[in-house]
Amino acid sequence: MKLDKNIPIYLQVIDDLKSKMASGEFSPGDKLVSVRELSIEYGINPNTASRVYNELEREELCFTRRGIGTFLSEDPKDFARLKREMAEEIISRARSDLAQLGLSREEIKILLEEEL
Amino acid sequence: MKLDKNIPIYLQVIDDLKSKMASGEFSPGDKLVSVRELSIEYGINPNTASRVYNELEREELCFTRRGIGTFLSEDPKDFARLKREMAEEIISRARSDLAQLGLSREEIKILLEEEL
Amino acid sequence: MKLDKNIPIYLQVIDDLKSKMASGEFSPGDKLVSVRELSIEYGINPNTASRVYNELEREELCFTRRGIGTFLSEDPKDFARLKREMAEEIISRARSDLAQLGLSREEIKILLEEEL
Amino acid sequence: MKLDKNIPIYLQVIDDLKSKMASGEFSPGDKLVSVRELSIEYGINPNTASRVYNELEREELCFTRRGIGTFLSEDPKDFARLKREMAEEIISRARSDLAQLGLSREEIKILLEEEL
DNA sequence: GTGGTCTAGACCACT
DNA sequence: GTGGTCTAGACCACC
Repeated sequence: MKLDKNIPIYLQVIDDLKSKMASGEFSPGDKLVSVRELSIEYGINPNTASRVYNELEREELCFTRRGIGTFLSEDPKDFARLKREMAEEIISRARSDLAQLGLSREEIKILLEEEL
Repeated sequence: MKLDKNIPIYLQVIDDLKSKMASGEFSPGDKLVSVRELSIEYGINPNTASRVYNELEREELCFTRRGIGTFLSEDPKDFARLKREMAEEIISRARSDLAQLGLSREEIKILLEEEL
Repeated sequence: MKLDKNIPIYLQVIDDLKSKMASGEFSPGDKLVSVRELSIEYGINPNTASRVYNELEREELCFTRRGIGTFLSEDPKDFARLKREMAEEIISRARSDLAQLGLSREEIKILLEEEL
Repeated sequence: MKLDKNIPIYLQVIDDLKSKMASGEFSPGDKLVSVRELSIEYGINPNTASRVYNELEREELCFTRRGIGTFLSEDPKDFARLKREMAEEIISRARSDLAQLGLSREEIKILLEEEL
């Protein structure tokens, strides 16, 4: 068993921004705060903040216009896709955790359907 | 948003042992490894290892016999209770995460059905 | 016959604090001295002092606010419960000691009722 | 508050022997084990064992016949007195402890009645 | 051998 | 400043 696997800060911030997209707190086309502002908001290094936007861009969830700023994808489908992916991961994780408890596939199925 | 959240080692080890109890890897009445062995197994200090067993004992999941060793509860009900509690926590967490994504019950239901 | 029986320091300090709660020297909601001060007051290690507060918290006789301090329970019922428990233990111990002297249950009953 | 007041071994042994006298386990005139045997029985130093008998003799609870051994007082009154004294001390201690808790006579009375 | 207690001293997160 | 955690190493009582 591994102790303490520290999740990298940039991944944590990415996850936070994704949550805001999926939950509707952010909308397609929204302008994101500058890298500098982001670094201050989260109390992280500007390089780390920059990495956050780079990563999001790689996933086609945002794009950058030199000299203007960073903007969220303008396509609502990207938001829908993200939401769906995150939901699937939550469910998948719950299923896996329950399986590790020794619950059968059938038990897990029933439990999730009743409780979620 | 809060970053990181370093989970104390002793809680991580506790969780690991609990998983082994819930999943059936451990059985009621099993003798646990000695405090010193546990500390070596997980690469932690004997004091920390001792704390692990103390906390488990506080939750009535194990008991100790001075000079002999530490043993898991002999009552299967304690195991059943643990399993139930852990399952509930998994469900609770998933439900909370999904709610934060803004998914309706209907959407969740559909997702679950699709995954089958 | 067993000799001595070294009572752990942390239990002795706990007992001292409990006495102060039960006797009214402490009041519900009172702020307790810091872990470090307690360690100095009793000439014990900060870790041991910390254990004292932890145990008291486990018994719901106090609670802690991170970065602020440790406070006695704000519910007078907890104090009343403690007082009652301590009184019962005193009586129980006296009864047991008298029984060991060879006094009958009836003799003990009369003696306690007349003398206490 | 004082920590850890270690009760001297010889006092503990004396108390043990007195208990046996008061409870009837020992009878007036009984021959006590030799100093050497006593030291072995309790795992203590022969000098300490000797001190035990000296102290008991000082309280006129036993006497020594050179070359023969140590014997308990032959007068039942001494036993009765001891029993009374020990009972009184138990009562006195309980009363003092209860007083320190701030219990009124009325509260004590109620407690005693409840325990029956 | 076992667990229980204690000290010394360090680092952390939170206010 | 607060309490929480962790390590290192010691001594004890029990079996």
